[in-house]
Amino acid sequence: VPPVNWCPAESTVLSNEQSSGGVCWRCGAVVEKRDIEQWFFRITAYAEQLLEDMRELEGGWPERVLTMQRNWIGRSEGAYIEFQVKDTDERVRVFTTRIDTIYGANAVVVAPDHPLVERSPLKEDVRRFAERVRAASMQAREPGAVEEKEGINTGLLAVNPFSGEPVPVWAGNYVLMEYGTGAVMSVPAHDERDFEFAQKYSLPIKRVIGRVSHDQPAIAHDPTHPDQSAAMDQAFTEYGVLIHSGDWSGKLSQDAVREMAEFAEARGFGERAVTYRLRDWGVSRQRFWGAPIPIIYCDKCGVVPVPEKDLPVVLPERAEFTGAGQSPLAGVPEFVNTVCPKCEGAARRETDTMDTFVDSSWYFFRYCDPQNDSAPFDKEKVAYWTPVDQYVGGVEHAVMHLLYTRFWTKFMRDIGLVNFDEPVKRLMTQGMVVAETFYREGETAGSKVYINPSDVDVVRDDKGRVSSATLVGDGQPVTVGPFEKMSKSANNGVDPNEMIKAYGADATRLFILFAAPVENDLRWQEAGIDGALRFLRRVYNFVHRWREALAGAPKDAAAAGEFNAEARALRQATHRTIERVTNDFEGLRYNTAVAALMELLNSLGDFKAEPRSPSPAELFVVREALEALVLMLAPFCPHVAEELWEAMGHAGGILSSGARWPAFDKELARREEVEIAVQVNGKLRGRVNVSAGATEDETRAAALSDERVRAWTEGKQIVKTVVVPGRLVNVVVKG
RNA sequence: GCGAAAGUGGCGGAAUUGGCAGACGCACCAGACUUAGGAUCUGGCGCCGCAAGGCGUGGGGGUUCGAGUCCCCCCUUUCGCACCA
Repeated sequence: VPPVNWCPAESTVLSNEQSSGGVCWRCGAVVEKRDIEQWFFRITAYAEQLLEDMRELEGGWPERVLTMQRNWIGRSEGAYIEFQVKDTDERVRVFTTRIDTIYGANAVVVAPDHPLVERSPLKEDVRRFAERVRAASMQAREPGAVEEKEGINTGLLAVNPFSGEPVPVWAGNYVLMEYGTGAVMSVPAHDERDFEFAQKYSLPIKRVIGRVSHDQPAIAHDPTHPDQSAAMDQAFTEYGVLIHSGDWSGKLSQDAVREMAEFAEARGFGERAVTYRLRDWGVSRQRFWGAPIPIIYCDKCGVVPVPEKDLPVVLPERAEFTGAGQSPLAGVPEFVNTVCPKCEGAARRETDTMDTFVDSSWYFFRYCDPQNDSAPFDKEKVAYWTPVDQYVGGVEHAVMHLLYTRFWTKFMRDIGLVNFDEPVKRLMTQGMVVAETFYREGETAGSKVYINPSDVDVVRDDKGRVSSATLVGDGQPVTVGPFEKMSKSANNGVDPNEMIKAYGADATRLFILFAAPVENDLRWQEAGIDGALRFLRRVYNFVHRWREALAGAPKDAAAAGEFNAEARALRQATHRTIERVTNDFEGLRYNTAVAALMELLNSLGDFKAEPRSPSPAELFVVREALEALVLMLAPFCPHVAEELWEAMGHAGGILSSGARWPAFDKELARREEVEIAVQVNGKLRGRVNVSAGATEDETRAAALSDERVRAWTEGKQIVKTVVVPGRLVNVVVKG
């Protein structure tokens, strides 16, 4: 059992994913290693599928998240190679992705806790070394810190199966027991770590890969070539051509990697293999809130799973919270003491609970059938609702929740609970609202106490940068920290109630959605809300200015009589806006949806008719526009929309009055006339209006007869004209 | 170091995916109405220029009638991973 991650601040074990970067995902404390026996889920059995199935997610998931998962799973293709250990019957197995470099191996380096160490003639020394390395690795280390390489010669010799050469076996602190086989072949000429190690201990460095030179294909066979013989000052890690490699010399790395592995396989001293960086998911937590791990320990029968009929194991109502870092359930005898399901003798329950991410891996399946008390859920119900079409969450879960739930779904598929591979078809990683942080001058990262922005007087220059910040009251200078997500711990949150009091919930929400695309972080700045509020006020005033007149508006277009050009233009704007907003909603582009609504209001504002003496046609188009506007506003600003909907003479609320999302008429959404940009040699020289249905020839003729364009083409030879119907004309002239 | 994404006005951001760069909004400027304006309305607002016009989407090159968008090189920023053999 490998050492597990331990958060000293929360006194619990964490998974690898939850201690990514060496810090606790919740509290940021630097994580230590501990030896504690824990329960794991074998997510590694799904490593290949998790990688494979990402193809289904391509396009629907942000590339960033897929990349993070790919890196996290860390597939690497290579080979296991066995080195015979001299004077023993042992073989030491190494994993390598660069078998093509094996003739350059100067040593086999094993992890300090590798079992082979027991065979070392110097095993006492090696043990002491291993103890030291272990103690160092258990310590909390600053994230990203790399320890200096250290090693000790075990006195054993291993035989390179390709060259027959004996090489020393070393134990090194940079070889990890948990990855691959816990042993590597050291090829300093072609691996940076091995190079560093060899330099420190003055081990021989032998170059066996040459740079491929297209001019000199024979370079490989010329050991006197400067590129090959020069003393190396760093490792050459690229693929190249094999040299000093016996019969393999002259081969290209990419071929040798495959062929040498096949050779080793045929000779029985190796095999091709794939390894993963992904480790099993440690799910035991020393917390109270979590699903108890359904395991019973019996002195006679050993470890016994709780039988299905007794599931779920329910948390006791009460537990002591000592803060001492024990599993709280261990202090609840009524919970701990039970009978063995096998022999019915006295037995004890597991007192750790499961990681919260176990629950979040499938909560949305349970949501489909939340009352079910005989099964996790009804398969039919889940089949109806899932997989999830659109999921919204933060990137911070890229290699936690979003990886676990994919694994969980595959497992549920394998036991027949669902019939698909992936739980989430489309993923949107939404941004966060971030704000500046403030703390007292002179405080350092570790000790600083954040000050709430409302307690700081900030003076900004005309570019919005903070030019001075002082504490309200005593005027003490305050240091401005970076933008961080609004949170309690950064103390940079904005009180929603204050916002609602000042601007109303509708305007606040409208502003947040309008200010940036959902996936962007939003730097909080209150100034922008004014715009949202102004917009809502204008809509409100517009509706109320027209409400009485609209009571007499014709019910349908046929009864409205003749539409003049102005009225037709407004209808066009209305239908075009419905089209845009509808599409934007589908694509979660709320910022442009709001912009489109603002544009529609601007069109209404430009509409010449006055509510004093409107024609039936004018009344019709204004009502059409206003109703569409209010209905489309409803998801953003429900309170205002409801109010206005009623003001326009609809009894009851929007939903109860049977209103629906407005439909657009493609015909009406189309412009009658379009403005065509006219370029001469790619430069904009004029604009002409043509009817929307104008042919290419008509458009070209209109463009060429434009006065300004003529000034630019006069006396020149027109080489060709490019016409993009409905958009532009480019006249290419010469001379 | 490796990997990914992104660089557009003073700011947040648009641009139907190769076709009028800067929609919409904030800020700013001018004017109107006002006892008043941190209200409202009208107009202006990329840069240089009196203008004509020129320049302009991080920098440099390329493809194209046409490039923010495609290709190559470079720079910068953000994020992720980091002894993974």
